[in-house]
Amino acid sequence: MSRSASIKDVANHARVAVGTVSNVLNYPDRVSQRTKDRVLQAIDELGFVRNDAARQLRAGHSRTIGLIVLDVGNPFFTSVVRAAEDAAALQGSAVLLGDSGHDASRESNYIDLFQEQRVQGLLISPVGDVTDRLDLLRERGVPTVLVDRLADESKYSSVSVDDDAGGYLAARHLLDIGRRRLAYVGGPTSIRQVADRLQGAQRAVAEVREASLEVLDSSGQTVLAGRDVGNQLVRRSADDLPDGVFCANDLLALGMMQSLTMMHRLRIPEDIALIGYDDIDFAVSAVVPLSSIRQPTEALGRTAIELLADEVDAMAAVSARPQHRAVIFTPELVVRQSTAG
Amino acid sequence: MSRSASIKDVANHARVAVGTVSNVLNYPDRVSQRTKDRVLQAIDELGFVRNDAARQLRAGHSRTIGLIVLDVGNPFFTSVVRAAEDAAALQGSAVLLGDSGHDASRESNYIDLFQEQRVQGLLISPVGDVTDRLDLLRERGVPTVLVDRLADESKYSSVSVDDDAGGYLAARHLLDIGRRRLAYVGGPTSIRQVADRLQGAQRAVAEVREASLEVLDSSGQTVLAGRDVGNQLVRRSADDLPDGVFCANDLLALGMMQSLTMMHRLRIPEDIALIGYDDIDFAVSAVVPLSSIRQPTEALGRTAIELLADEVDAMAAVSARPQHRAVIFTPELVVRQSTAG
DNA sequence: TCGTAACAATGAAACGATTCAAGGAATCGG
DNA sequence: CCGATTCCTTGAATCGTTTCATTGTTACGA
Repeated sequence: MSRSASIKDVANHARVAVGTVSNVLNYPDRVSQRTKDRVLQAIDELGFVRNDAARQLRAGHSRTIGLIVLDVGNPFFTSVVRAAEDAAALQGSAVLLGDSGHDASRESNYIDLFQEQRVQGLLISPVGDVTDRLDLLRERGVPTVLVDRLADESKYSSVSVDDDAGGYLAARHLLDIGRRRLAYVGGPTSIRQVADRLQGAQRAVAEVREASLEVLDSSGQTVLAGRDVGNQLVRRSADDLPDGVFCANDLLALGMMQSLTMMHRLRIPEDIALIGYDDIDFAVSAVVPLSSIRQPTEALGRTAIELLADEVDAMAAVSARPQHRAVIFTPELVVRQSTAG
Repeated sequence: MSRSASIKDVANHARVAVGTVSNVLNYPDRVSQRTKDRVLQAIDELGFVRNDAARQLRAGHSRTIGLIVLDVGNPFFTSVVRAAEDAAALQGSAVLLGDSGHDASRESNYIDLFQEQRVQGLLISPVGDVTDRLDLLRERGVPTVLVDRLADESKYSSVSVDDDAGGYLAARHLLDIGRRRLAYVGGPTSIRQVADRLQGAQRAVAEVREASLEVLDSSGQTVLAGRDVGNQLVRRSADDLPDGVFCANDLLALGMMQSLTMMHRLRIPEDIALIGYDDIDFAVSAVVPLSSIRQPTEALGRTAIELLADEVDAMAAVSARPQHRAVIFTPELVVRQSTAG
């Protein structure tokens, strides 16, 4: 186990100055072919690998970007993370990933850690109220982009998805295939996403005469909660039933599908058309493939990185006041058998 | 946007030497209460945050551990990652996460990156043949622990789960509840996991007279593949059917469950008892809650970190030859309604 | 042949934290 | 009151890289 080689060792071995080795690494054009070859050979022979800590120390900042998400287990975030990593790699940065798990203290720990690492910038889906900390970070030259949360453009850049539009899209689709007695199934409306999607659905329903929207409260956003609501529906008399149901997420929709089809009293989509939200992997392989609303997670992750890069540039340019942008994406309708015909 | 404060700034502000500030940070006991207070106040007033790059540079190594997994989207790995992060945090290290996505070149990029970062050690679920690179890393003082792969103990430490035992557990359970005509559903046996689980199942069946095991090949490991196999089963005559089915993973089992229950010809568990593997979140909320084999992902992640810590210590102690250990975990049976009675 | 570019290579200084030998101050026993 | 001991504090040296002013070399036109 030998101490790993430094740039100095390489310089000695190749019989050049350390500055030359550095130039080979960073500005190959400044070095003659002959010297470059010698240096590269020395690097190879010694198995030299740059020490990033030293590089950072000199540069004053790292080539990494901090990303804090609410839950890496959630496919929505996994997909955002992947896109962000790819986009960052393209511009030569790496992503440090932190999972706050909806816990404000873990979130805070990650912010500390990232600050010690002198990350170039921070992408975050905040749990707690972190605006004070983010303001401080910005003062220190570390810009932030909020992810999956709409921000006041005068303060931060952000990327988010328009849940109201998504709700509209889902309800509009049910109306388009001829359904008029709609129902919205969603957990507590205190959750912003749930409320926004409902609002969009109401907007769509208001556009069509003789269409109605019933709101069914669910105890949560899980398969089991969906099954509960479904079991209540099944007990109703036929003329009291909705003919189109929009669930606030796919888990709810899948639970509901289970209770409706299990009893074999109601057929999907003939008796009740069903649409969910999120387009999780299981949607396509449900008993009846589930229509859903897909969120552009790749674009979300990619754009977050791009906005951050803009902010980094803006901070570097002493002149300009940083200009923030709030990018709002529009979700997309995915039609499958559960709303066919 | 002010340059962030250094330890020197803090020292000036508190009217002490830089060494003293460092001591406050690292060896608080060496410093008198009075001085400590002054320094802490200065730190607070200036909003000083340690520059980790400088610390690393001096220390020669970082306080981070590299972790490369095959797919962060896979719940198995997400869970391992979370456990590893928690365990690392306990010992004061942070985890850098890389997702190779089963791609050898991405894997290689992450190894490069982690090497530049001078990680303390590396946890990896390898895609390609990386033994050469790992050997090189070890020579440089960076130990590796293989994750979810059994390693030759003379070369590496590793943590893995005994798939043979898991297969045995599943089949044994079906036999215990009185089933005798078993079937194993699994994709190509070229996948080690699939083959090992089958082998374990065969071992259990061999222990019981008049018990038989039929192997049904599936086209993959997905819900759809499971449904296909299920549809073939449904067409069989009653006396030609298995009464207990073990699927190589939960997705297959869920697909099979769909096709069996959809037709309403066969009841689970009365006609066919069904058990999967992995215990994914959806298992518990299936139409008929699915029995499964759970892998101790938390223990896997935690132990990987512990083994790595051992290796790090061993490398630091110049004397001893590092001792590798291959820890093999035993999976656990989770009984639910799909194999009740 | 000389002067001037253009191009290459050099090596000291700087980044910010930690370490450690050395010095200073306070305390205690005799 | 002295010497020994303990306890604090100091600040220069160090880690490995990048930067940049300086020096050295070559080539070219006049």
